[in-house]
This record gives sequence, structure tokens and C-alpha cells, in this order.
Amino acid sequence: MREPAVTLKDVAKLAGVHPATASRALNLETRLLVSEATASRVLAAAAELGYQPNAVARSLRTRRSNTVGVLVPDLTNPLFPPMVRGLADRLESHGYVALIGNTDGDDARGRRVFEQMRARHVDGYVLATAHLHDPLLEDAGRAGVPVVLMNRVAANEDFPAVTVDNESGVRLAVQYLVGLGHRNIGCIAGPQDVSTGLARYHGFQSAMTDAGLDMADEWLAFARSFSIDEGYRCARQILAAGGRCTAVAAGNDMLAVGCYRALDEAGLSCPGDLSVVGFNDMPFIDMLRPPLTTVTFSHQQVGAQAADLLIERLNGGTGPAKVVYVAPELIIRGSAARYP
Amino acid sequence: MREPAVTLKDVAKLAGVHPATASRALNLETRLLVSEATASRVLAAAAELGYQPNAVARSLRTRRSNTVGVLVPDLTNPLFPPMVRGLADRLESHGYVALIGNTDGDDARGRRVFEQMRARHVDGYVLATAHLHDPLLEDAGRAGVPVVLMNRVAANEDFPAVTVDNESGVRLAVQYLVGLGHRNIGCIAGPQDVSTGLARYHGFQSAMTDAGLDMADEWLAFARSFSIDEGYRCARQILAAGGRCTAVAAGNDMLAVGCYRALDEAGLSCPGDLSVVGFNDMPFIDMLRPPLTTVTFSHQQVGAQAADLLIERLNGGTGPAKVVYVAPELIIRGSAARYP
DNA sequence: TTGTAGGCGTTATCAC
DNA sequence: GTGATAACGCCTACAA
Repeated sequence: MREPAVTLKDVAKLAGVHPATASRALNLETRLLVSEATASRVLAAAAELGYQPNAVARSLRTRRSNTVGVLVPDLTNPLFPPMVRGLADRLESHGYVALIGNTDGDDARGRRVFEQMRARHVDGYVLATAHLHDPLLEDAGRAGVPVVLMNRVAANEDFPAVTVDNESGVRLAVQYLVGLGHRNIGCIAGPQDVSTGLARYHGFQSAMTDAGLDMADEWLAFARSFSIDEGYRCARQILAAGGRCTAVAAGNDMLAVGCYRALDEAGLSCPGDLSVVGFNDMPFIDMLRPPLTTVTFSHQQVGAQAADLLIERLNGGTGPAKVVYVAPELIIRGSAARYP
Repeated sequence: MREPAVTLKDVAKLAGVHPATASRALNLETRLLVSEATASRVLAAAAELGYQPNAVARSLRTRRSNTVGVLVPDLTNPLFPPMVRGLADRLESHGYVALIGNTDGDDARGRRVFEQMRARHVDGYVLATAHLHDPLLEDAGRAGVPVVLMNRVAANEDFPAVTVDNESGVRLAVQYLVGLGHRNIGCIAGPQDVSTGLARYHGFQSAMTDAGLDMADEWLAFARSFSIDEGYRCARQILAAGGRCTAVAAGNDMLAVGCYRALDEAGLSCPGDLSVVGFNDMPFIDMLRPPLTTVTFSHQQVGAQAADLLIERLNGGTGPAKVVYVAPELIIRGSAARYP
């Protein structure tokens, strides 16, 4: 039933050469070490037998695997699939395959997957899960494995990273709300231990200050994760605080969706009773009721750039870590209205 | 900079035993072959050095990898992330890690990823990409690697599989439309070379026949993929055909979303001008405008069951392939209205 | 109970 | 240019 795999030795025998020679002929880098004639004989033999090199054995010998570990905090957040796609496409075109791991925001799980990947000799990592101060990053740094951060950055800039300019993005959103006449603006901030949560909150603060507006504590809530549930919880908290909060800036679209749910449940309307802006412009968010006004950027591009940064490292590139900031753009849809 | 990895030999030396003994002490299965005392000495040494077994070497030796290859047609379809999550969770609890590959509906790409995974010695596959007649499946069968199908099944029932009962699901949806008074019901069918597309179309046909209704060719369109774009194209085609089609059953939610877009663009309203029902109840579909009436089932459960079926095979289970059908349920929301 | 030896499939480093 | 040999790190008969 189970056909024994054809190995290099088989190819060599059929071609009438030594396995080492066959190996040289089969690898582009070493093919020039071998005579034209034998090379083609080996290639023919390989084709005839349907030879597929055993990646595991090769990896053991070469200590490389042409494999990249990708850690994502939450695949069910539609933001990430396009990013992963941009990343995997680019990696693939350079001969690498991406191993995707979902951590569900669980650090312990993230570490397990990370170690598993290391045990499998991944050549590098792309982490979309980084905390500001992340022990995983220190370990990775110590192990000397190239690491690139995606979507999030770390507190120190030791690692190459790609992210949207979060602060500017939120400023765009808040300025827009202010321009619509809003003065009492609340904020559902994301987790403050990851860069996206922190930077967006900072952007909110500075935009409010610039506009000469005060931030009311009761209209400020911190989500423990970028999830719909947490957005819902925070929105209820802000709603319960009462007062005349007329607009809310959410730390990302998932939180904004949670906010929609809270409004629905309270019999309130968006943007009639409350204007809402999000961040990320994730897929499908334009089809909600109302379509969400949010901050957009190219997710695929973030992934592709992360791949580029990693490949640079994998090719031996050194020097200071590049941190790439992708430009955000406000995309105006229907979730924010003029006030009064 | 790069610390040399600690190996079994290091552990053995520190514990003052032979590497073979260390190996036995470290593996649960063989630990009983070693004296209590030395076992704990080895374990202590391993802990002290932070020993992590080299999975590549182990895999080369044992021809197993505790690794499962998962092929998904489109990660950006929100249906799949929860499935993958249910699958990965269950696999992980049995000591396996899932390698996720996205094929983007591209067969050639799917094959490349499949081969890559095979070269990495995955112990089995979970394929959500299967065509009715899929050469990949034959190859896999010949190679003797356990394969389980997820979401889709193959034409022959040689492979264990988990899927929702597509035919019944669509019948539920069509019966509902009929109950609302619709007589002129169209269909945006999915690709007919995959089981979901075919079975749902069959369900549509039989439900129409049972209801004593005729299917009009001009209100029938076949999508080339389960994508928003194709749903849009098909909906425009049906709209252009004119006549009095008052309801449409879409092959899945992505197609229904495309249908929404076509209606929007034509200045038509749903469900006012056209009732629409979908299939899958994918995440976020309940928040669209209008919330989609669709056929639901537990995505995580499909993934978890697929994992169970595979694990059974991996544990040497044999016998005829089980095909598990998960029960569908109609979930009524706002996209279908009474007619007239 | 522990040590020895061999090999999984490749590739790198020697010789020839 | 090609062949022989060793080694990557681990596991497992077999021997002691």
C-alpha cells in the first residue's frame, strides 16, 4: 500500500553515479561542479523516478528549512487573513513556505507554537503577536533567529517591523469627528501592552489636546483584547456613564463592531445617537449597518513588506533594524454624523 | 551571538549517562525501561540546560512528525478561520500541530503546498479544498498518508470526511421561501466540481420539485468560485434576465454578499425587491444590511470532528471511511420577506 | 538496567 | 569532475 519513497540513492543508482554526485547535480548551486552530461543523466533519472527530496533530511543536514514561522493573534479577525496572504505570497516567491500558527491571544500557547516551530528549524519568524515587552522576542534574539514584527512593533526598535502609522491614523479620525462638530468624544482603547493599542490611544490623546478638548474619564474604556465582546463591554460601560458623549473612537474595527452591538441592544442608533469610528478597515466592515467610517491601509502590503524585511535578514542582511510605517487614510462611510 | 542548540548528548553528559539512556528517560514511552534514579537525573539535566528535542532529527529517524497538513481554499472567507481553529485546538490536545496552507482556490498551488508538506513528513492531511474528482486525493491515497476531508467531500466515499448536510440545508431555506409566498425563485449556485456547490444545487432542485415549482433557466447562474465577485456577477446576470424573480437562494454567504452588492448598485432593496438566503452563517454575516437569513451549523465542530477522524486514522484505526454529516439549521434574519 | 552500533536521507569536505 | 566518508540529532534493535 505505502510505496517506499524514492531517495537520492535510487536516483544515483539509476544514473550510475555516486549519491554525492547526484546531490550536486540536483542542486542548482552545485550543479556547475558536475559535468553537463552526468547532470542531465541524473536529472532524467530523478524525473523518471519522480524523485522528491526529503526536506527533513536536508533540513537536518543544512540547518535550514526554507520555512518561516508566522504567529497571528487571532485568525478570526478578518484583518489578518489578507495580511497573511500578502506575506505568504511574497515568501513563496522567494522559495519559502509559511507555517501559520494561531495563538488566540494566549501567550502560553504562542510560546508553545513558537518552540514547536523552532524545533522544526524554521529559518525565521514573522510575529503579529508581539507585546511591547515580549519575553518571546528576547528569546528569539538570543537564539539568533531572524524575527520580523508585523502589524505590531516592540518597545525597543531592535526588530525590523512593519506597521501602519497608528498615531496619525487615529488623529485623522478624531480630527474628522471634531470637524463634524463633536466635542464630547469618548474612546474605546485597545490593550495597552501592545503597540497598536498604545499608539492609537496616544493618537487619541494628542488629537484631543490639539483640538483643545478635554478627555472625560467616564468616556474612556480599555478593552482587554481586540474582540467584539470587549468592544461590547466597553461600549456598555461608556453608555452607562451617561452624559453627552456624542462620538466614540474605537481602537479597532472589532471593538467598533462590539460598540454597534451595544447600541443595538440599548435601542440606540448609530450615527444618530452616537458616532463611531474604527481602525483597520477590515474586510466586510463596509457592509455593516451602518458602514463603518474607519482608518484604512493595505493589509496585503503590510504582509508583503514584512516578508521583504525578513528575506533581507535571511539573506544575511545586517545593520540596524528597519521599521516601516505604512501610511493610513481615513475612509468616510456612514457611522459618523454631524453634531449637532 | 547564536548559541549552539543543546542536544541530547549534552544532556547525557551532564547526567553522566549514555545518550541512548538519556533518550529513553526523556521519552514517556520508554521511560519505564530506565531506573527511577537515572531518569530523574536526566530530566533534571534536561531542565537545567533547557533541552528541546530537535524535531527534525527525530522526524527523520521515526518517520513521524506529529504534524498535520491543513489545506484551506480561502482563508479570507470567514467560514474557515473558525473551522481551522476547532481543528487546530483538537489536534493540539492530542499532541499534533497543524500546518496551515492557503491555496487561494489555485489547484497548482494547492499541489505545491501539499508536496511541501509531504516532504516535511506530515503525518496526515485535512483537506478543505477537495474537488469531487481530485487527483490530489488519489496521490494521497497511493502514498498511504491518512487524509480527512473537511467541509467538502469527494465523489467516492473512500475518505473520512465531515461536512454539513448541504442538501437538507438548502431544502430548509427554499421551503422557507416558499412558505413566505415566493414562487419565482432563482439560484446562484456554487461551483459544480466541489461537493458543496453540487449538493446545494441538488437540494435546490429537489426542494423546488417537491414544492411543485418550475426552475427558470434565466434565474439560474453558476458561480465559478465561492467569492463575492462571482456572486455579484451572477446576481447581475439574474437581474438582467428580467422577469419576476422574487427570491434567490445563494450557494453560500459570500455569493449572497455579492448579490447584496449587485442589488445596491441597481438601486434595488433587499428584501423589498428581492429576498436572499445564504448558506454557512459565516461570522459577521448577521451584521450586514440586512442581516442575512442563512443556513447555520457549528464551524468549530466541523473542524473538531475532522480532527477526531484524522486522529483515529493516525492511531492506526482502519475500516471503512466514516463520513460525518453535521445537521444544518435555518436561521431567520432579515433578508427574506413575505411575498407578495 | 544500560551501553553499543547503525542508520534515517542529505550535503559538506575531503581525496582522487 | 567524481567518489568516498562523515556528520547533522535522534531512536532502537541488540548485546552486555
